[in-house]
This record gives sequence, structure tokens and C-alpha cells, in this order.
Amino acid sequence: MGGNIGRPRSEETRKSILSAAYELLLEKGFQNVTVDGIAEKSGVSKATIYKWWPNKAAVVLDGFFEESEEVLQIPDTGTVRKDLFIQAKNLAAFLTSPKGKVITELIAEGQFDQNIAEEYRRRYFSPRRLISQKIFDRGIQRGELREDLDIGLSIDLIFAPIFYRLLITGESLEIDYIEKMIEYAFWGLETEACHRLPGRKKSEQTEENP
Amino acid sequence: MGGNIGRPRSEETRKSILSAAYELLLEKGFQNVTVDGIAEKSGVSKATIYKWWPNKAAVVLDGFFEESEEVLQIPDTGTVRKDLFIQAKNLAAFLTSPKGKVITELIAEGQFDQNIAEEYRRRYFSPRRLISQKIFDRGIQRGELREDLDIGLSIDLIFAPIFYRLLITGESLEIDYIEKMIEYAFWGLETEACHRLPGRKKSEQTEENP
Amino acid sequence: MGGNIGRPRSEETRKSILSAAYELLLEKGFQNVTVDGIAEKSGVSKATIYKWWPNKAAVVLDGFFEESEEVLQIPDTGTVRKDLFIQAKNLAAFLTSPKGKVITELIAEGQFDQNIAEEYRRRYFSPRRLISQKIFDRGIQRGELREDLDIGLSIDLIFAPIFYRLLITGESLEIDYIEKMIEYAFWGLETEACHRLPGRKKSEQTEENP
Amino acid sequence: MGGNIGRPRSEETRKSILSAAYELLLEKGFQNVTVDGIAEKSGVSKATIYKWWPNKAAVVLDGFFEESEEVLQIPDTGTVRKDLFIQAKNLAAFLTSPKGKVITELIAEGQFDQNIAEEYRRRYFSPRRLISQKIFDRGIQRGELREDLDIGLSIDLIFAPIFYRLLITGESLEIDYIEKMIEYAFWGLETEACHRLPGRKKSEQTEENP
DNA sequence: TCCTAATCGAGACGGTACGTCTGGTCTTGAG
DNA sequence: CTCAAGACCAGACGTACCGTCTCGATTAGGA
Repeated sequence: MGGNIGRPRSEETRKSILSAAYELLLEKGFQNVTVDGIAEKSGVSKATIYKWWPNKAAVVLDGFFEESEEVLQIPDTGTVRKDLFIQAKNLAAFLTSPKGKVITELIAEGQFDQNIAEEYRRRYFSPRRLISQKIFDRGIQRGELREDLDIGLSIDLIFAPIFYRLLITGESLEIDYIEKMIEYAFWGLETEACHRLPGRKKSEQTEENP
Repeated sequence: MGGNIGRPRSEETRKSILSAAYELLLEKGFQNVTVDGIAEKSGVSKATIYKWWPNKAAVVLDGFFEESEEVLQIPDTGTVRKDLFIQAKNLAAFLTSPKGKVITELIAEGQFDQNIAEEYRRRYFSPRRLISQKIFDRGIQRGELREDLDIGLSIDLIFAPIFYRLLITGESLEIDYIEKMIEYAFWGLETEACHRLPGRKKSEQTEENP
Repeated sequence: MGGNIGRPRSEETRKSILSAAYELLLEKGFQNVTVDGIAEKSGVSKATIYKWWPNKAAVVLDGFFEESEEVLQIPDTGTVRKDLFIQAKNLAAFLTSPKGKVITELIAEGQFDQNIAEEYRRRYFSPRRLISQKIFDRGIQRGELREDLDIGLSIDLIFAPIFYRLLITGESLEIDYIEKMIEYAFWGLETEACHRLPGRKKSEQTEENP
Repeated sequence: MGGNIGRPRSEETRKSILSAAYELLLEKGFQNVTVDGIAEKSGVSKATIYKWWPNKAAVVLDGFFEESEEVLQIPDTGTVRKDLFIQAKNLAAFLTSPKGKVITELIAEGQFDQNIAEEYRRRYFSPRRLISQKIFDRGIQRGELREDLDIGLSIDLIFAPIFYRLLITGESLEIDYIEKMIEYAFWGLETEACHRLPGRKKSEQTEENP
């Protein structure tokens, strides 16, 4: 079953391909990585690369995730806000590092190649969102957050601005920004006064946006 | 001096290049547009294209913005929330249209080419942020929002999730999502109870996040 | 010593390789036969093929000669001319058949690989020249041909035109051509004067070659 | 008509490609010539080569004939035999030279690619056969040869053995062989009886070909 | 009967050339 | 001076085939 006859695939070869791909990725950026380059650097035949990966993007992506995989830890400070702040801070730190540059490039490539997009969602974003999910779950249990909170949306609200700055406005991701952003997300944009109104009900809002 | 002798640049040629670029962009997507293709479609020489634009990206970008330029209107419903909702809704509608696909591709290319990034910031995002800015300004004047509100951050908070879904998670941008997202942004994520506390002060928060 | 212990070579395997090679050769032509193809068709490992033959050409060649070996018969009509005509006619018939196409391809490959050339000389041409030699020997004994005849050259003279047409001019090898060619070779090209020997008539020749 | 607009094809580029191809051909042999090699040696882009020639064989062939084209002279000694001897001798000398090696390789390739075969027939063999034709024509006019001589066949008879040795038996092409072969072709293989016409003596022949 | 030395099937692997593609530059002659 | 036409360079792409290699399974004869 699975066919373990024949010369087994060389783990060493696989690794040298991936790490060569990864190093070239860091060094030159996604678009300047070459399959020939990977082949040469890893001392592996191009044919072997194309045997296991359908195209350049696939190898490079695989190389990146294989090499940059890390054990994710769930922060646990006692409050959702602090936990999220830690997570957001770490994310921002990572994204502004050389490795982070790669993430933006992969997201970019993902706009042209659906397979790439699926891959980074599966290998990068999904696990990280799971952690955030747990943080929010805990917050709800503790009563910090309301029970019917849309967690997916909340995660978007916290992390989207980071990527927005990174990908679109190009502005820097300083710690102050992260801090304030979380504050805004948690407290809302409206004047504090308006929250202390006794007569505010959910029904009103829906009327406002027909 | 400056040399206005010789055959003058043909405006007709310029336009046919840009509209050819634009049509090919919509039809094939950024990466599948070729300069030869633009030249052929517009009946123009490749050399002429490269005479006026430094590279493929520049023409395509120019073509896109030239053709898709629209008069931006500032919504004015009376409340910031409604105005932003309208703006966000319009944005989402645009981004999920065929033209919107182009925007994501340009953002993608912007990750590899700083010039592209600057161009779409200047021609696309800046004017739109200006409008949001005005909406927020009005809200502050009206007292809907607190005076010291960080408007830039607030704009990020509202619009980032839209791009986040588009570029990263790939999830759909339904109107319900937009609505709820704005609600969350305005009211914050925390339980309503916590906002009604009299003893809450800003100073506390800063301590929390060292 | 000699080491006849261990698993003996499988005769069945050998045959299936050769016949697969042969069939592929007929089907696709020399240059389009691949070792992988032979391996697959014969259900044999590529390594096994390379164990017993040094390269593709060797297998294919071997396959061809193994399969297409035939018992050669020496024609004996009583005159050298008729015998040679029969031999030449058979050769031409063979060379213009699908199998014959293979011969030309092997000769072609022989221009690049000395081993191939030696092989087809040894296995194809030598035995056939031997037969011609015998025909000529008989003719000399019978007094049809002069004693000091250079038999090698004579064989060349008779058979070369057939290959010349096949390999170079690409013209067809009709029976009339063979007939006339032998006539010319036997009588020479010079004016009929020399051939006007008593008793010799053109009519005779045509009778001779039915 | 014919469109002489646009950048004209560079004659220099064309020549450098062909001469690079030719030199590599002489140096390495047909099968070891590489298109990349030609590109590099000629300082020309591979794309340019493939723009004008459909494949490697075509360039190399063209290079060979372009470079090795020579003004063909019709020998005129007064007798067909001597003229043909000169022609055959020259041919043999050429074929056994390094350039001649190329001819055999091209003939070889011609067995796999009809286009190649047509090309060398058109550019190499046809002009040479025309000359032989003229030699034979003169001979007929002079009465050396009979009027109804099949000239095509006669040409085959004279030149085929040379190629036969070259391509098939691999034997050397010494001048004695050429001489004797022509003698046989002219006088025929049969017993001297037929040649014992008044005035004809063996001694004469040998004198003729010093 | 077990051991040993070979063959064999499966298939991974390095090497190397192929022919294709596209971005961007350059060279004509016409306008 | 602009422009159409189109030749040209650079260099990556993905494919194909050759011949080598590494496994494990198989199959004899010899101990």
C-alpha cells in the first residue's frame, strides 16, 4: 500500500531543494528566484525539482513554509486585549522582518495563482487564526466579551489593519500603532458618551443602514 | 529650448495605447498582458510605448487609472456611520467587480515594484482617504466622535478588513459583513457593560501594554 | 571463478527486451524509440536493460538483428548475372519495406557511432557480401568473368547504387532500375561497339531477367 | 511589396550565426552542436536563431552549405572517362576530408528528417549531378558513349560506390579504387572476350590515368 | 534447509539540450 | 522629432531523454 518499492525519495535532496529555495527567496525576492538557481544552489537536477513540484511557485512556497515553520504559542496574560496585543505585536515584528517581506510577496503571488493563495491560507493564516480564536473564546467565557461576538469578524478587525499598512499604504508598523489600534477596536470609535446612553438598542442600528 | 520642433506627440496614439492596455487588463489580468499585445491591439509600435512609459507596469497602470477614473462623491447622510457605510459598501462592490480584480492585481504588483505602489496610492487610495477624512472631520464637528480621534487609524480600521478579506482570506464581501464590521468598529468589541463603567480611564490602558 | 552462482540471467527477460525494442523500432523509428519505452513495453526495469547493453543503440540494434535474422540462400540460376539480379532484387524489396527503413536509420546512426557501424557490417553486410562473393567465384570458375576480377569492387558496383538511391537521392527502387543497372555494370558504359560481339543481342538480356 | 519597412534583418548577424554553426560543426560533429553553443559563439540570442530557422538541423545545414559553397568547375580533358575520374577523385578527396565527414553526418540526419534530405539534395547533389550530366552529354556527342545511355543511372554507377564505402563499408577511398571502379564501370564486369575488340588494349587504359 | 550471490522491478536522480516566451532595446525609413 | 515595423538580446521557463543509482524482492546453487 502506497508502494514502497523502488528507490525511495531522497529526504536529503528534498531538504536541500527547499532550503536552497528559501535562501534564494530571502536573498533575491520571489520574482528573482529561478528554478535553475535553486537547482544549482542545491546541487540537484532541475528535472528532480519539476518531478515533485509543478512549478517554481510551488517549490518556493514549500521552501518558505518548511523552513520558517515555528511552534506557535498561545499567549495567556489573563485578558483578551493583552493576549491579542502580544499576538499582533509579534505578527507585526515578523512581517517587518526580512522574512515578513516574503509573506507580502507570497500574498501578492496569491492574487495571480489560486494554489498559492490556498497554500498560505492553509499553512500560515489558518493556524494563526485558530490561536486568535482560542483567545477570543477564553474572553467570552471570562465575560470580557459578549457572548454573541462574531469572532471571525473580530479577528479581521484586529489583524486587517496590520496587513493593510503593509500591503497598501506602506506605512510603518510601530508598536504605538498596534496598541492604539487595539484600543480603538476594543472600545470603538464613537464618543464614550454615546455608549453610556441607556436608550441605545440594537434595533436602531439596523434601521440606519437600509 | 526644450525642443518643440519635430513631429509632435500624437494624442490619439497615447489614448489608443492606454485603452488597449486597459481592455487587455480586464480581459486577461495583469500578468497575462504583454507589451506586444498592447502594441498590436492599439496598432502602435512597441518602441512608441517604451518611449513614453518606462515599462509594462507603468502603461498598464496608467491605462487603468485613465480609463477607470470616476468623480468621487462625498456621501452626506448626516451621520458618520451611515456615510462610511455607504463608502465601504461602494468600495466592496467595486472591488468584487471585474475592475476590482485589477486593483488586487495592482496591489500585488506593488509588492515587487515600489513605483507601482506609489502610483496606486497616489491615484487611487489618497483621494478616497481624503473623502473618508472629511466624513470623519464632520463627525467630530458634530460631536459624534471624540475630538482627539486618530482619523488615519480609524480609516484603517474601517477599510482594512475589506482588503484583508479580498487579498488574504479570499472570503466573500457581503453587505452583511460590511454592516456588522462597521458596527463593531464603532462600538468596539468589549461587552457593553464595560463601557458604562465610570472608573475607566485612559491611563489604565497604557499600563496594560508595556 | 566465472561465478555462476546467484540468480541466473533470465532468457525470457532478454527476449522480451529485444522484441519490445524491435517493435518500437518498426513503429516509431530509431530516434523515437526511448529506453523508457522499451522498459515499459517489455515490463522490464531500465536498469536491467543497461545491465546488459551499454546504451540505447546497442539494444535496438540487437533487437533488430535478433528478430529480423533470416536464413540467407544463395541463388543459383546458372549465371552470375541472374544470380546477382535475384540478390539485388531481394535486397531492394527488403530495403523499401518497413524493415528496410530501419536499415537506413541504422546506417545513419552508424555515422555517429562506430560501434553501430561495426555491428551492422558484421551482422548484416558481411554475410550478404559473402554470398555475393560465392556467386562471383562461381562465375569466374565458369568463365563468365575474367579471372583477375576484383570481386569486392564488383560487389560495390552492383549494390552501391541501390543504397545510393535509398540514402541519398531518395529515388524509388523499381525493378526496371535494378535490371538496367546490372546490365550497365556488366556491359559497361562505353559505346556499343565493344558489345557488338557475335551472338550477343539485346533481346537476350530481357529474356534472362524474367 | 515584400514589406521593406521595419528594421532590416542584420546580414552580419545572419553570417555570424552561420559561421559559428559551421565551425562548431567541424569541431564537434553534428550531434554535438548545440543551439546554445551557436548562440554563444556567434554572440547572438537564441531567440534570433529560432526566428529564422525552425530547428537546430536547419541552421547547421545552412551554415554548412553557406560556408562550404564553392564554384564548381566542369573538368574538360577530352574524354568522359578522364573527366569523370577527375570528378570522382575530387569528390573522394573532399569526402575523406574533415568537411566530408560532415556530409556523411548530414546524409545520416537526412534519414530522420526529410527536410534535411531535400536540402542537401538541392544544395549539394543536384549541382554536382548537373556537371556529371554535362560530361556525359559531351561524351555522347563525341560518340564515346552510346546515344541512348541512361545518364542518371550512369551517374549513380560511378558515384554510388564512393558513398557506399564511405557510409556503409567504411573502407578507405584510395585513388586506385576510384580508378579501377571507373574502369569497371566503363568496360563492364564480364569476360574480356567482349572487350577484345580490335584496337582496344589494356595497356591503353592504364596510360590514360596516370 | 539456510546462506549467498547474483538478477530483476520500480523508480529517483543528475545532466543536458530542446524549443518557447516575454520584457525591453535598437534600427530602419516614412511622415 | 515622432512613429510603425520589426529585428534583436537576455534569460527563464517547463519538457524530454539518457544513463546511473538505490532500494527491496526474487531465485538459483552451495554449505
